[in-house]
Amino acid sequence: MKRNYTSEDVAKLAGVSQSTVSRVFAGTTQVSEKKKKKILEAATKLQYRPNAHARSLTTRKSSMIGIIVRNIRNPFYSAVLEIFHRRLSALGYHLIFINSENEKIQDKEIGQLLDYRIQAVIITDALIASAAAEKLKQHGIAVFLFNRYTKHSNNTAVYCDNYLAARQIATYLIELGHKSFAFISGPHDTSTTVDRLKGFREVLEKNKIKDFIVEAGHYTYESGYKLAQELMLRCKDIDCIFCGNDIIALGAMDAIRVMGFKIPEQVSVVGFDNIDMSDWPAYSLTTWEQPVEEMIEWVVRKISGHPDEKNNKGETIMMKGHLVIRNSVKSRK
Amino acid sequence: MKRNYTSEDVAKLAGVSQSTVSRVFAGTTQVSEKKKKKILEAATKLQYRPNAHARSLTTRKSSMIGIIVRNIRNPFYSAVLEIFHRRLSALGYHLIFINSENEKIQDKEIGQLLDYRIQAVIITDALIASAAAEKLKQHGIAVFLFNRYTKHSNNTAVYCDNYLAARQIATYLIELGHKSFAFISGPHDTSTTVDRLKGFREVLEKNKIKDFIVEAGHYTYESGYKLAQELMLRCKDIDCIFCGNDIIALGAMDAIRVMGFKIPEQVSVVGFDNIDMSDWPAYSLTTWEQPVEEMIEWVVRKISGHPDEKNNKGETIMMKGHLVIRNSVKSRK
DNA sequence: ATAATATTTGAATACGAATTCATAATTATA
DNA sequence: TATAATTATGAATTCGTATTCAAATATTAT
Repeated sequence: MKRNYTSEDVAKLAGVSQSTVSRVFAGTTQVSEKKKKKILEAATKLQYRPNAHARSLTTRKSSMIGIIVRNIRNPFYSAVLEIFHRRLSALGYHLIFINSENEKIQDKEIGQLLDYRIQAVIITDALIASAAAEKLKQHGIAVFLFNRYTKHSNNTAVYCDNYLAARQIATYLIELGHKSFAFISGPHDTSTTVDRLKGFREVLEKNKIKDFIVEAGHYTYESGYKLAQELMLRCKDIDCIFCGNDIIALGAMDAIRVMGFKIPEQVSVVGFDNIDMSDWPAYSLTTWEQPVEEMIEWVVRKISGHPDEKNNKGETIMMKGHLVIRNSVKSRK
Repeated sequence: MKRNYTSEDVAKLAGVSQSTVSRVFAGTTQVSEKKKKKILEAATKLQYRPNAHARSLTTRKSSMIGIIVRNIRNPFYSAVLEIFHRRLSALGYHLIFINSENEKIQDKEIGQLLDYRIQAVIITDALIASAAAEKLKQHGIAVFLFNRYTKHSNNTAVYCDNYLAARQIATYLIELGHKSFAFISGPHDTSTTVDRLKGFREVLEKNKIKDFIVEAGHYTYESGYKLAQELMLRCKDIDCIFCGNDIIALGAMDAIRVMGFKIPEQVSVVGFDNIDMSDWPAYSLTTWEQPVEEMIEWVVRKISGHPDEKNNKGETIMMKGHLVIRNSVKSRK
């Protein structure tokens, strides 16, 4: 392989010392214009690029950021990944991507992230959050929980106010005259599910509505499809379903339609996330939009502003979002 | 920050030399069982993990692999990324993710990939392929084009036989008695588009069919929607549309239905890729399935088998795939 | 038991850039 | 113009692991 040139080579060609070359590329100290120009010329000629490993070795940090995504096949997270990449790469960071489906791989990979002395890790996976966060923080890596939080620990987290959102959705459905409610959720042990359920249930109870069924599954299309199917078979009088997220909702809608029910005429469906597909005419799903851009913006600012873990004191930020009304809900009055 | 322990620390605690510790973790040379055990104990006690940068610095390579995805919001590529990650992380590699929307960022980021002396780059982006591949290869980084190839150069590439696929799709549509054809494609300057168009057109010509309209756009839902809309307005006698990929097809289907046409009764639609959504009952899209798992498998084997660029001689592999028949096409006989 | 061979081990060095510290060159001040 | 205060520069060292080379130890053959 064509050997890569080093700062030493550039120094020789430019007639300066290695230190000076380093200074030009690190941009830490002033270098006279004259030498700077010579150095840059020499560097261009040799196609020199600083070795990132050597740099990270001395500086004890890298410009890498880990991003752990629960399920990249969920369009919500594809979008999140896309935005994070756009923002962070513009700032010179590199994303190490980890899709976490299976806990075993996770653990190993988190260890490997440590090996790279990465600067921060963004975690969008509820199941992995606490344990991993602890381990990473022990090693001085800043951890950001995205779209989830952990109660007991002092993690830095940004998430949407799921409780409030669920309350507003419930209120909306009640106001439109719905009588028989169902909630098809994700795993029951995640903060998102818990909060959404809590908010929804509270409003129902306050309105003395007993007719409420909860089905927990996964945040996937298949899960939504299957649970909706079972639900509609068992309880034919259901007139509205709140789904844990959009991809569940799409699955539910398809199942319901396949069974011959009309949406929204017979059953109203509400999702959560406002992924691209919920706007497709085939679904036109009423859903809750998370302020994704702002949530990401907040994380990015934290990362770039406070590179080290010292400032990672466990700030938790909650954002609101809003209801996007489309055509999957119909007034029952 | 709690300083990270080094092999030196482990050596001291275990009463051996740093070299021996290194040998245990690098796994290059034999170390006596006795010392090995002591070292591992000491390492566990200190929570020692080898510094990946130091390692990469001496070995002159890293276990990082870049993956450049054209548009991660396209579910086809989410799936591809997911599979690549599953395979490669199991082999101890790390994925640096790059979403390429905008050419400027690309160039800069490719440069940065060089800084990490990454082992290989997987490129799924047609627009970036040639230039980037050249630059990367110059620096001794193995390049793998996925789902595309470049004519003139000797790049290693794996892709689906688009030409053959398009021929079979055309044949299938003709056999079912379709008379008026349209092709809604992606950008006209990508190998995928060119090959699919060529195959499709050839079969039509062979069958003396002149009634053929081509609309080029992007590989997005929006583009499919818009072009289908225009198409149906202009040529109301179209009875089948071949779409450049599934996400275009979904957009096209929605547009067509919104305009009041029935699929497949009035218009047949065929996609390409067989993404998850094409199986959703709302679409039930007949499409061409690329042998994604095998394509990825091939790349992974190349990467893990031949770590350096010497063996990157520009092998191009074409795989077949097959038609998945669903309900978006109807016989016109 | 001894010689011959094979296996482990440690000391020293390399990898490539950043940084400290001391010196040289420049600029500002009197 | 001489001196003080800055600024730019280079030599030497450091980061943490891998590896070479030579010495030490263990193993096998005789």
